[in-house]
Amino acid sequence: MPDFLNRMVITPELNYDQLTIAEATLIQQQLRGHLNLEPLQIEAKTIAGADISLDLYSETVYAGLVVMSYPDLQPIAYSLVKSSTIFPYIPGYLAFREIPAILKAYEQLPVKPDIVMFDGNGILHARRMGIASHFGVITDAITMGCAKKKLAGQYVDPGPSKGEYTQVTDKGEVIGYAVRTKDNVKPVFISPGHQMSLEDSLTLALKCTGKHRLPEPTRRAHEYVNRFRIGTLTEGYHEFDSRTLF
DNA sequence: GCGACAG
DNA sequence: ATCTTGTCGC
Repeated sequence: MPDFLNRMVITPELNYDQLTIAEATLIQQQLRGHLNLEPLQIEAKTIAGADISLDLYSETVYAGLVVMSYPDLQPIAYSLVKSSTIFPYIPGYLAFREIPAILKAYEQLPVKPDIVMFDGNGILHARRMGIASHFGVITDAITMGCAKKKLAGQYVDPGPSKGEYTQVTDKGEVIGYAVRTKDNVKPVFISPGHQMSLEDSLTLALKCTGKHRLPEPTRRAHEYVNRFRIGTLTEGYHEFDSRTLF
């Protein structure tokens, strides 16, 4: 935990479930002051996708991360944790609903991934504090966001071919990109979360995209937490046998 | 007040 | 987010 957390309203013991929207907004404004959008300082060798799955109207959440090699994008390990939340889904406050569970799955990883890609936004957010940025700031992890729908800002539709993209702007600043990750398919919204630049997030998103609309980390994470929810996968930390990598 | 609105 | 069948297109 970054030491600054103990010097402000946010403490490691803070329970998100009991926060009011006003308090959550204040926390986002404070965390924003600790954002670092400088260019990536490392050469990534692993990248993980983070996501949650849940039954409709249920407070039980199935969270998890899938760690993949980079740039090979082969699954190396995954961490799954069953948790709960009562914080409702409110556009702009997704972090308060999903982070507690994802944090447990993250802490269960014996070795942290170089980068974590979230199913949601980084700075592509009204207060520049989407779930990816929020998680990055409180854990010091390098993060980025990949959302399937636009949350904030303005943009013009990018060209129809894979690889084309346009900027998403808000109040005069670029906060992310609308990226066509597959021919003639709706774009995804990419933005840096923490400890990487806008350009880094765009480059990484494209390098992580294969034949599907969603980048591999996010796509796999979504698949795994869903299998966990329906019972095909079990809770805990799991590593793939090195033999299966060849 | 009106429209927008990640998962 | 999740519930769902067929169907259009590459």
